[in-house]
Amino acid sequence: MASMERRRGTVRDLRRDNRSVLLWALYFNQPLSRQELSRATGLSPASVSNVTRDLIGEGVIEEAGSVDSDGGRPRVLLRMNPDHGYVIGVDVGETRIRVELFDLMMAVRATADYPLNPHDHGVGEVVDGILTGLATVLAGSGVDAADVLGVGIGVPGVVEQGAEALVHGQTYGWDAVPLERLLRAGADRRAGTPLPLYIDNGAKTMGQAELWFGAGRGAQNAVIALVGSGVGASIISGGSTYRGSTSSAGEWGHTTIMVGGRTCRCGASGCLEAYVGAEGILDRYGRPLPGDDQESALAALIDLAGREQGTHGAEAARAVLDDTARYLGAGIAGLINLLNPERIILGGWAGLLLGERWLPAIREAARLHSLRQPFAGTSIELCRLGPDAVALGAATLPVERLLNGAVSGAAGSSRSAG
Amino acid sequence: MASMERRRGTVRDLRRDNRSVLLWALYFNQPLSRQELSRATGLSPASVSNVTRDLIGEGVIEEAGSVDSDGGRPRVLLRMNPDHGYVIGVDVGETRIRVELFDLMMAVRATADYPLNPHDHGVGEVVDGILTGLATVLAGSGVDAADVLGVGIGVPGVVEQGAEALVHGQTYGWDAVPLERLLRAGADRRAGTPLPLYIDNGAKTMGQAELWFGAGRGAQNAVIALVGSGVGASIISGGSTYRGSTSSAGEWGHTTIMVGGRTCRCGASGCLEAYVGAEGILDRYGRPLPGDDQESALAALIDLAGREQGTHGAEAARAVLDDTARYLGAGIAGLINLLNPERIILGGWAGLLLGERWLPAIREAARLHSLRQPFAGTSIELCRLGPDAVALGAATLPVERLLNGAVSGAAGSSRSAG
DNA sequence: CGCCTTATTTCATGACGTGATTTAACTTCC
DNA sequence: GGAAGTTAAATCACGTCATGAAATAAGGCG
Repeated sequence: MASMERRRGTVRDLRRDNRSVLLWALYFNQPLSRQELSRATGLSPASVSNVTRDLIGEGVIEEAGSVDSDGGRPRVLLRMNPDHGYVIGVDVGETRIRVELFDLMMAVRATADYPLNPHDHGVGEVVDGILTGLATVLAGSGVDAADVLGVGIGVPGVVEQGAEALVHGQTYGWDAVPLERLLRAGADRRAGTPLPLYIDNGAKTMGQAELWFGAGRGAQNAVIALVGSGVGASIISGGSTYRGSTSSAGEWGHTTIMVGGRTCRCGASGCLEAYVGAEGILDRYGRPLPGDDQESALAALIDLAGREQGTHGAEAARAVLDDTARYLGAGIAGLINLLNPERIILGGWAGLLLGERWLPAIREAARLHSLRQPFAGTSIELCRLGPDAVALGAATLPVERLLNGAVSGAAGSSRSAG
Repeated sequence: MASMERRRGTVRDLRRDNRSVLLWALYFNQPLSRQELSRATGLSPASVSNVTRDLIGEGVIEEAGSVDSDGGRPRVLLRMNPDHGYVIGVDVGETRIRVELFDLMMAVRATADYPLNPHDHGVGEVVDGILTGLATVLAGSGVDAADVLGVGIGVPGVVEQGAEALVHGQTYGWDAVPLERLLRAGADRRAGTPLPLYIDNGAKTMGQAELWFGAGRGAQNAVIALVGSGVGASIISGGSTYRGSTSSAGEWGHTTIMVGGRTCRCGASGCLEAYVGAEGILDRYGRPLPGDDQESALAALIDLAGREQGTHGAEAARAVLDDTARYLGAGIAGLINLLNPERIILGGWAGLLLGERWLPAIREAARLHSLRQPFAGTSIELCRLGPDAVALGAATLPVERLLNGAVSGAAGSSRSAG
């Protein structure tokens, strides 16, 4: 349900395209006057006038008061109509499902959370959690389901787009799960959902969130590198997410960085993930650490590395983390050499923990392992969005569709002609 | 001079785009009747009629006799007019410069070769060689310079596109060489050229040749992996060459596959190139081999590995080459995981030598180091074009421009209206 | 209150793609 | 050999579009 290339060739498609560039310009730079839109899009003022008249008529955008006036007629500002429709983002994480309902400008209207057993990613449980979450956020926000443009779902693992989305989670036992069909069919006594679904890999949706609202704003070519328990990436090419031929692109964690090295949970040896994934880091340290989960254990390790010389384990912790920075830098260098991005954005909970103090070391390692010219053109930064970015990014998927010219969604918007 | 994005927004741009899709369809499937073109492009028969009338008037395409007829009016076949213009491809290699002049359908009309001192890539020598070559192929083919659409030049090293192309050859001492400006200015007593220039990395031009005419035909997402003395790649995304933000994308050889491993000529350690580049292979074998150059030495090594057990050095040769296949497979697996291409095409002289007998081993290593789902959707094959592919691919650059709708080039083509 | 300045809309024009309709160019059958 | 049949291509009339020019709107300034 996510893709559906439209024809480009008739004079009508042209209008749709122009509508689309205008909407994108407005979405990311609002509010804007018609005149500014004309400059931003390259469209003539006359065309901007025509297109905006339509869009206002459909309720997609609205006027937002006039401003300024150095002698002439004041500019009338335009902005998206945040209530033209709503979108829902779902983050299927390793420990919980999070569902959030946003308006068009991504202001949160309602949220819902469901814990998951981290050792048993039961498909039924996930489907049930999502469906329950959808009902909850709709009820909690008072939004009519008919006004929901779509539901974006970020899942761990590879998502194979096709007639219906299939989810492959090689590292935790999901094999070609027809999540879309299951959500349509419903679980137990809970009915399936008729809402448009957009299922994608969680790293990709998170990357899109950073691209739209975080450290990636405005980038044409970038890579969002995510380090958590697993390691993944979202490749941005030409300003949008690159998916490859079966939409599994971005599986960066299983790049071989040490032939014949540590065994990875994917079964191969020497994967980047086996060295810089949280589990790999903790395992390389090898001694007990306080904390129940990986997150607190890694935090403890980092804390330990910051202690003064002589503290038991501090040296070893430093060595492990220094090595981690080297491995990660080498991995990032590979991305720089191969993809020549203008920006590398490091994120994921482990990546952020690590980046706080090791970012310079990571940058230096990346420099050493990359070619001068591409490295010089790349900045390496940290993600700027919090842990809700996966759901946020997932929710941008239906918004993207709207901006690209979907004939205004399920929303019951008034339409006037002439 | 190579890039110049054109506006898309007016009804005229629409025509240019439709012209373009029609030309692409015809170029790769000619001859085609108008009716078939309509099906291939999705344009209405009426539009095909209109567009082809223009194109025939401009001399870009021509009718090529009617064929068939099971009862009705016979289809009139259309094809490119191979003489509507000519293109020149230049291959600046490590040991020679090769210049070739083609017609629009890439039939060779003239060639010229100039040896280079492999240990001294003097810029002046290269500029002089190219300019001499241009004059030679023009004279040799009898083609008027005014009918040349452009000159594509494939160079080793990173090409930075900008106001004028700069060439960076980190591994052999070219640092931001303004090749374009030098070719305009001329060398010694040879005048500069006024022809449109398209300078690009040789691996990319070779990749484009394979994409258009070799093992990559029809691929939307592919990687052409080139292994010679150096190791590079050409990334195909959405059916065309991916260049990244400063057009250096595809530098695959300096991906780290063994942190802390062998030192590479780029200065870093553990690069793929240090293991699977010809020099790396020979060095890892470490014993003397017959042959004056790397090419014959590698051939000798491969031959040795094929000898029966007990032959002096055969075991060691096999071990080195088996390892090479493993390294290369791991590197290819990284491409598969990260980019999810539908095809990996292995080429370069060393890659082809190796691929002849080790392709199954390389495939197996790639399988072991990649994730199931993306690996299953990727085929790994060998390049199909010969050593002239760099020049051929370079020459496709101006053709690409023509197909994309450049208003018929420098060619003095007749134009008729009505 | 009239003039100036700037933003937006309206208008007339020229292009374009397309479905329907003609015309063109063969084959086949009587 | 001529009429009917069949398929390909061209033409036509129409609706849509973007646009420059001109008109209109909306405020400031003297």
